[in-house]
Amino acid sequence: MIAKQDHTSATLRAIAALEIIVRADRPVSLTEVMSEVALPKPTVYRILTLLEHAGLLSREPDGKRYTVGPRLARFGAEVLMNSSVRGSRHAILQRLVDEVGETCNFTMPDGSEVVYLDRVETAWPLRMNLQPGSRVPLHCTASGKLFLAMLSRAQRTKLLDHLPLARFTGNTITDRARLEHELERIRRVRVSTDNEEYLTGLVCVAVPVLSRDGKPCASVAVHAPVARMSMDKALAHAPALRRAADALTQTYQEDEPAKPRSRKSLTRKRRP
Amino acid sequence: MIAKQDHTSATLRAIAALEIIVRADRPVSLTEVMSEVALPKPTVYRILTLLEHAGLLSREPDGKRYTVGPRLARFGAEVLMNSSVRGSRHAILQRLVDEVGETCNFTMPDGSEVVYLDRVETAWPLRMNLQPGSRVPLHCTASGKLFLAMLSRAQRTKLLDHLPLARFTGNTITDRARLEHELERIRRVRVSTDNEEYLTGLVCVAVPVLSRDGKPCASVAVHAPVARMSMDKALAHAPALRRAADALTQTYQEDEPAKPRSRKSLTRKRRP
DNA sequence: TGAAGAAATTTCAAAAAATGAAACTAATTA
DNA sequence: TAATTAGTTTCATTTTTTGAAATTTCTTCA
Repeated sequence: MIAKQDHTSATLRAIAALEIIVRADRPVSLTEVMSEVALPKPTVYRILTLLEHAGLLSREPDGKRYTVGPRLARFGAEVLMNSSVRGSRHAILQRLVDEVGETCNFTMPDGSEVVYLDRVETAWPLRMNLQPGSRVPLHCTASGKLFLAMLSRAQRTKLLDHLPLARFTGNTITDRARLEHELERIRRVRVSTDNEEYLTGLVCVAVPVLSRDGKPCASVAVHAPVARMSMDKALAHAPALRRAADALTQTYQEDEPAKPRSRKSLTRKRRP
Repeated sequence: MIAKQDHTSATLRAIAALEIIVRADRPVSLTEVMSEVALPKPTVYRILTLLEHAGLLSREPDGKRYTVGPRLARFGAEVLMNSSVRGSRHAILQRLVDEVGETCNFTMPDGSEVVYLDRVETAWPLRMNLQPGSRVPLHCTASGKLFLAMLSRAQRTKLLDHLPLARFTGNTITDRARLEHELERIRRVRVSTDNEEYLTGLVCVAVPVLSRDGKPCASVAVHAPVARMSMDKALAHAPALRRAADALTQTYQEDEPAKPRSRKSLTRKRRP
């Protein structure tokens, strides 16, 4: 997975280590990173210590495993908000907006919130100021509920256990059981909705964007005042949203083609 | 603009350059990066060339300017996709802030400093410059003193022997004996305070977060201007802090259900 | 509990890489 | 076209980085 050329400079070795840690779906130990980058232990140790001290990595409280640190988390969000990264996806969003005639946006989960990465507005007079970079709650937005629905049961439970289900409107789902029920529905239908749950008078429909390997990682959504777009009308846009989502999937870089010959496989068998 | 500590190694210099480019809302020239990182031109040139060659940066087709490359874009997305653990911790902090109504943060000791892992601010117009990832001293902050207090006598002595007890405000404890006495008190009460010892006008109360096996490993703290929150009022939040601390303990990885034979891999299978 | 084993950390001399002054070239501007 | 600025290369020097081995710390299991 890590090509030889990545090992040519200290800097690229460090970045390779970051990539490994970021790709892991759990905190990683020194030894694990070591076997992935195929470098001597002291070398990896120093790289990780350096990155930790720089705030890019953090250690889990067990004092051993490494995870994304605050500075890296911030950096990641900044990368996605960068105009040139937005650029590659902006056209797709623009085309979607042309088609459905309402404001659309592209979001990702970040921490316990949803972050707007891009949005294209219609010419309609709109008073919402959700600029790229702004954040909204998970439990009362179409994309937020979508992300919650797509999480594994364990992760979802962990998150919901501590998520304050604050009320924003009369429609906000503040009851845990009801929310779980709603998420179940969303998971089944693969379309998420926000029926004036965050802002009164605003409805929203979101569908998942899958990465190349099929994992849901982002969402495209359309939203508009109910006065202009009933929920039914909004739902009718789902196919268009899905087409855009598929197009967005294509913007995710393909895996490197070169497969190193005999490195211990990184893939994990799915847990039952 | 970029702190000196970022300039201590080639790797961190490169990452500082990446941060600059990512934060710019347009492609950046060599000269611009150069003036931001305050390094000689050839050095910056080589850093950028290296990163470009690694696919992390790209150059504008026409000009010489650098922008986010495909590998970096992918990396950014992976960072955000990794956010599930961070998410539940952030949610806990968010809920705590909702309850106590003041800025709270989550810290860990790192060497002879305290590092901010996460923080949730109140809507109050208090603008403190403590981003997640920043560091503060041990001897004059609530969490710092907490960590010192929880250390074994031997470790504490070793650390204190080398810790310059710099004065930050009139209340900073700069006398070793007095500090030891204060730590003794903290150890007894299991609540640490900062009574304007680091920043004038700012009080802070911290409680320990225990790991699964009961060892103190992190801290949650609330802080606010004295004008808004007296020390007594701050101390009244201790029970809420403790509840949050307990919840944080739950986010730590459960002891692995010992699986000694097969090596655990880090990433999910890409194409089943 | 304690001993064996594994993982993490430190040490240190050798090797490699990064550095920056200066020179050079390409592009831009006056 | 000259003057100016930005980008690139060279090269001797300095500074990191490196990794084998030793040491310490943590885990596991008898």
